[in-house]
Amino acid sequence: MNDVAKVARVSLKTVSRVVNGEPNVSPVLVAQVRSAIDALHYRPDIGASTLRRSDRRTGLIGLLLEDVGNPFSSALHRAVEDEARAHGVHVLTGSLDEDPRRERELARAFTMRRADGLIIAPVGADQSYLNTEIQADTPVVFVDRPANGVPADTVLATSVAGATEATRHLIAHGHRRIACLGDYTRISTARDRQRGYLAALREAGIASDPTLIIPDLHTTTLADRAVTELFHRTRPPTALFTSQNLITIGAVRALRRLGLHHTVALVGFDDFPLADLVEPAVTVIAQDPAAIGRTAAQALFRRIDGDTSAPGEHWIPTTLIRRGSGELPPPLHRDE
Amino acid sequence: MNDVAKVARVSLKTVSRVVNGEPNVSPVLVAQVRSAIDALHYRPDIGASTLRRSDRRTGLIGLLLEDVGNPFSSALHRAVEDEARAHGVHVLTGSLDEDPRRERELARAFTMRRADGLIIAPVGADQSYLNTEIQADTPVVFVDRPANGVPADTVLATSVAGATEATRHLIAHGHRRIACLGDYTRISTARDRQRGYLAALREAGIASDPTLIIPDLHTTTLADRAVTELFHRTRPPTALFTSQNLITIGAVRALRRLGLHHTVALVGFDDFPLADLVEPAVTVIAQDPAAIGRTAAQALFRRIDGDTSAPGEHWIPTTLIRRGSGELPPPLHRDE
DNA sequence: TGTGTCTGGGACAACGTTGTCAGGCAGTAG
DNA sequence: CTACTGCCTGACAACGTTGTCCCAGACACA
Repeated sequence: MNDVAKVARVSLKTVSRVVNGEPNVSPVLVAQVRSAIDALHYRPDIGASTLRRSDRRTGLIGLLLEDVGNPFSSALHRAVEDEARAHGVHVLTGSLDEDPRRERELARAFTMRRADGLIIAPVGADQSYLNTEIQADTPVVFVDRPANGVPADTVLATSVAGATEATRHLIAHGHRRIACLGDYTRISTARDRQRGYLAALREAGIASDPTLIIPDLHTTTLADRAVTELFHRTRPPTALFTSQNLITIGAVRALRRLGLHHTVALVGFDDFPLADLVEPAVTVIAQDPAAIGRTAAQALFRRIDGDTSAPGEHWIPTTLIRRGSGELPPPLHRDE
Repeated sequence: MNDVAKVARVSLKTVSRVVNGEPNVSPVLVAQVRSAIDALHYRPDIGASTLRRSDRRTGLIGLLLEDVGNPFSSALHRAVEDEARAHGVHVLTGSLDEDPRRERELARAFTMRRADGLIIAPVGADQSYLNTEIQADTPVVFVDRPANGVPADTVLATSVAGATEATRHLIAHGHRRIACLGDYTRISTARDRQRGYLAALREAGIASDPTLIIPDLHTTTLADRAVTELFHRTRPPTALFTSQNLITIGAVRALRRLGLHHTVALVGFDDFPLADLVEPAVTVIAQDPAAIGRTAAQALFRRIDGDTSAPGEHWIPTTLIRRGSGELPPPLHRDE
C-alpha cells in the first residue's frame, strides 16, 4: 500500500480511501491510485484491515459439523454457505467425527482466528467451555443437537415427533412387532427418536418389547448385522424403524440379502439420495438439512448484527415420505 | 496481551514468549503468565500474529469446489481437510456452481485473506487471472479439471481411459448400439469422456452413430427426458454410457419407468452411494475423490513448503465396478 | 579482580491497515 | 479584508502481535 502511494504520488491514507470507496476523493487522484494499484498488482490485506478497523469483524464464520463428507452435513454446509455469501462472509469448516476433544479444539482455534460467529453440531456432553467465548461476544448457534451448559440459539429437527410419526405409520398399517434400531445412546437425537418410537407404541396401547430395541448402531455394517440377527430369532418383528441414515441403508442391505425386502416393512429416519430407486423404495421421515442450515445462519447473523434477545429453539419439521417400504402389511397369519 | 502482562507483572514480550512456548523463560514467570492468561480468558489473536510474523503464514487454505453439497465435492473436501489437519491448517470453502465469475471472485477474496494456498476445481475457460497470485507466491493446485493459461499442479481422474473402459465393457458384452449421454460440452471432462467413448468404438471397429451422442445434460431431469426420448425412437440403443453422476441417476429413473431396467445395459461414470442397492445394481467407473483431494492437498503443502520444481499432472486411476447393470446382454433378435 | 560467556528479561520498532485530526485552498458572505 | 464554510488531502497514532537488540546479573576461569 505504501508502494502504491509512492507510485500514485499521494499519501497512504488516500490510497486507503480509494480502496474502501470513501467519498470526497478527487476523480483525478482516484484514477492515479487505480492505475498504480493495477500496475503493482496490489491486493489489500484483509487481515491487517480487520486488525485496525473499529468493528473488529473478520467476515469469517466457523462451521463445525459431524463430517463435511456426509450428505446431511454437506447439505447443511451448503445452506450455510449460501446465507453467508449473502452477507459477504466466508465459511471455515471442520469435521468433528464424534470427538468432543476435536470440538473444543476447533472452537478454540476458530475463536483465535476471531471468527465473527460459530455454528456447531455439538458432539460433546458439555459445551460450557464456550461460555467464555460467548461472553467475549462471539455468538454461537447450535444445530442438529442441543447443547448443554450454554444459553444459545439452537436449531433442531423435530426428532421425537418424527419418530412418533414413523412408528404410528407402521402401526396404522397393522404392525404390532416393530423393532427400533438406533445410533449411540449418548447422542441425544438417538435418544429422542427412541422416545418418539415408545410414545407411538404407548399411544396405540402396544406393550413395548425391550428385545426389539437395539441401540448403539453407528455404521451400516453394525446395522446390517443387527438386522440379520433379528431375523434369526424365533419371533422376529414384522416392521423396522431405523433411526438414522446409515442404519437404514444397512437394514435395506440385510433385508435384501435375507430376501425379506418385500415382506418386512421399513421406515427410516432421515432421507437419503436414491431412497426412491431401491426396491421397494424406502419410506422415510425426511429432515430438511438445508432449512436447518439456513435457519441457523440467519439466527447467527442476527446475533452478529447485535440482536441480544433471549436465545431460542428453532424447530424444523420433518416430513413423512411414503415410498413403499413403509406401507407393506404384516403377514396375515401372525399370531398378533 | 498487554493486560496479561500487567497482571503477571512482566513485559509484553515475556507473555509472547510463554504463549509461543519459546525457551529460556524461568518457570516462575511461566506460571505467573499462565495464571494471568486463565484469569483474563486471554486468547491470542492469530490475525495480528501472522501480520507481524516473518513467515507470513496464515495457516489457511482455500478450497473452491463445484458445490460443497454434492457427494463428489464433499468427499474431496473431507480428504483435503484431513490432510490440512495434519499440517495444522484450516480450510476455507466455497461453491462455484459452474459460474466463472464466482470462481474469480472467490479466488481473489481468499488471496486477500492471504490464504497460504488454493485448491480449485476450475469452471471458467481461462485461469490466467491467477498468474498474478502465483507470482506473488500463493501456490495453486487444480483438481478434477485442467486449468488453462496457468502453469500449476493438476490432479485429474483418468477420464478418457475410464470412459474407454466403460464402453469397451459394454462392447465385450455384445453391445453395438451404445448411447453416450454427457454433461455440458464446455466442461472439459465431459469432452474427455466422450472422447474415451469414441475411442472404444473405433478400437472395436464400430461406426459411431452421432444420433446416439447426447450432450449438455446437466441434471437428472434432463437426463431422464433424454433417455425417454431415446427409447421412443424406432431404433433405440441397447446400452447406455452415462458420463456423470446425475445423468446416471436420471437414466436409472427413466429406464425403470419404461420398464427397461432389466433389458438395457448401463454403465455410469462416477460412483454414487447406494448404486449397489438399486435393481439391477449399477455398474460404474468409480472415481476416487478422496485420493484426488489427498493428492492435491499433499501437492499444495509441498509447494507451500517451498518446492519449486516444475508443475506436474497427477492422474488418479478410475476403477470399473461390475454390479449387474453393465453386464446385461443385448436382445438376441436385434439386427446387428 | 578482571574478563568472557551464558541466561533471563525488557524496550522498541515494525507488520499493513484505518480512525482521528488538523491544515490548505476555494468560495461566499459580511 | 476578515471570517466562515465545505471540500480534499496528509501526518500520525493505533490495532495485537513478534523480531531485534540490548542490558543486568550469574557463573566460570585465569
